[in-house]
Amino acid sequence: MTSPAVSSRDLPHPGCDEIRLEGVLHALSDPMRLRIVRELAAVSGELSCSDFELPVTKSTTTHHFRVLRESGVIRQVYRGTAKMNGLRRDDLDGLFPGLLDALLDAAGRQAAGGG
Amino acid sequence: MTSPAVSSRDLPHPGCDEIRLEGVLHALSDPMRLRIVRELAAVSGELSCSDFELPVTKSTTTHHFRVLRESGVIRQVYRGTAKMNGLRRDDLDGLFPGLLDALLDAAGRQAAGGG
DNA sequence: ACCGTACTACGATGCCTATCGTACGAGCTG
DNA sequence: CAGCTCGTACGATAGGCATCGTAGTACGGT
Repeated sequence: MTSPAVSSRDLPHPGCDEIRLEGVLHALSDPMRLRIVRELAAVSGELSCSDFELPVTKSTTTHHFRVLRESGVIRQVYRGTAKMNGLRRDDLDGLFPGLLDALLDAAGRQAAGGG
Repeated sequence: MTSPAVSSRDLPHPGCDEIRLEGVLHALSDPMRLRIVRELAAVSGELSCSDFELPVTKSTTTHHFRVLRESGVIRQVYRGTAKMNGLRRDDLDGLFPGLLDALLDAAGRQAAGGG
C-alpha cells in the first residue's frame, strides 16, 4: 500500500484560543524540548518520534512530546505505528506574530556562539 | 541631599555570555514574572520592587525578582532602601535580536485578546 | 497467527519551585 | 537614638516535573 492512513486514535490538541504564552515559554524552556522544536523547524515537515535521537529514554521522550503538544507548539497525529510531529507554525504565527522566528533565531545564535 | 546613592550592597548579575535562552524562557513562563517584565517594559525605566502590586507576599516578590535577575532579564541596584529594577533590554537585544519585542508583543496580544 | 516495532501508561524517585510566615538587616527621617 | 519602610534570609510546605523502568497496547508485515 502507499502510505498508512491516519489512525482513529486521536490526540487532544488545544485550540488556538487555548494556547497560553506562558505554556509555550514553559514548554520551550526545557533544553530537550527546545532541541526537538529546532529540529522540527529545520525540516519544515513532519518527523516521527523515533526520528529523534535524544539522550533520554523513550518514556521521557513521550513525555516531552506530550508537553509540546498540550502547550500548542506541535501537532501530533498517528500514521500507522508512527506518531508524526509537526510544528504548529501557522497557528503560532497567527497568535504571536514573529515570536516563533525570534525564538528559533535566538536558539540558533546560542547554539552557534555560546555553545 | 539630592538622590540616595547606590548602596555598597551589590547584587550578582550574569554576564551576557552567561545568559541562557532556556533560563530566560523559564523566567518568563511564570505569570507573575511575565507581568513584572511587562510593567517594566511599559515604563521603560526603573521601578522599585514596591511599585508593583502583586497578589503575593513580599517574600515571594523577592523570589521572583531574583529569578529574573539571575536569568539575565532584569538589572537590580540598591538606591537607598529601595531596590530599583530595569529591563536589560540592550543586552537581550544584542544576544537575541527581536526576541524581547516579540515576547512583549505576544504578551500584549494575549492580555488584550484572550484574557 | 505470530512477531517486531512504535509508542503509552503507570508508579517511583529525586529535584526544583512557588508560596507563605517570621525574624532580621539596611537605610532614611524625625 | 527610635522608629519606620523596604527588602532579605531561612525554614516549611505543597505541588510540579524530568527521569527511569517495566509492563502493556496498537499496528504492520511475514
